[in-house]
Amino acid sequence: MEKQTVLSALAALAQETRLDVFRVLVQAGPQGLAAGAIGAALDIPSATLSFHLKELKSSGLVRCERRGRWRIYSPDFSAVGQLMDFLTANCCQGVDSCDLGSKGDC
Amino acid sequence: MEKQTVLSALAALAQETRLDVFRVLVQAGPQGLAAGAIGAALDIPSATLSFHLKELKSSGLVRCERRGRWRIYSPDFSAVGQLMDFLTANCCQGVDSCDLGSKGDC
DNA sequence: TCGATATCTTTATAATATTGGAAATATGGA
DNA sequence: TCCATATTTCCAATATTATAAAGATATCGA
Repeated sequence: MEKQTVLSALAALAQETRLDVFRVLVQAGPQGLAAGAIGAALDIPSATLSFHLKELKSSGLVRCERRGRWRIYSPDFSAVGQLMDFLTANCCQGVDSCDLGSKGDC
Repeated sequence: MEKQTVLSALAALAQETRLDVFRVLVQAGPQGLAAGAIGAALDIPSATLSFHLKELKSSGLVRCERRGRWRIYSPDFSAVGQLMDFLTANCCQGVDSCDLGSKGDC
């Protein structure tokens, strides 16, 4: 994962409304949710929601598929994993005895 | 992990200079680095670095220990793990057959 | 096929927040 | 005291946010 991609994903999630939106999508699972359903769940004006969905989409954390008059958004779970991998890459100068807390190894 | 803590950690990492600083610390490992060493590694003015270290510290991603005239910064690896756990919590409405990409389960 | 309605996005703008870095300030050690 | 190390204060430049208003696009019924 590129550094700019990582920065973009982190920036996308580092905002309360977007973090809420992403978590609603995570809970909904791969089947996704229409924009309106997200807005209803979180009580967000449609223009505001659309702005944030665009950010999540362009960061690669969320996909969008058009279905009839709905746009269905769903999370890209693998992006979250890649994010973590980037953050802990090359840790501890390669020494394998270092303590990474809950991660266990490096 | 509280939502505000998560937001704070994400915001701390969603900035190129701070992401660079954090990664340098991750690579250095638990023994940590003095502010000056970080600044030298990344060629950052001291005032700028100090500002960003303060952000990383207050987000809980980085610890600081005073040793003589130096301040030694080190990463909190477990915080990264907790971040991930938060992002994928309660995914897919508890259905265990959902595909979480590289994470494997939910 | 035409307009009414539903769903969602784009544009524009004002309010707010973040960033980098010079200068001044603290703190520890010789 | 004087130097080395690091932080704090300040400010202008830049970026982000929320939302109203207007603009797309899709469906449906007459």
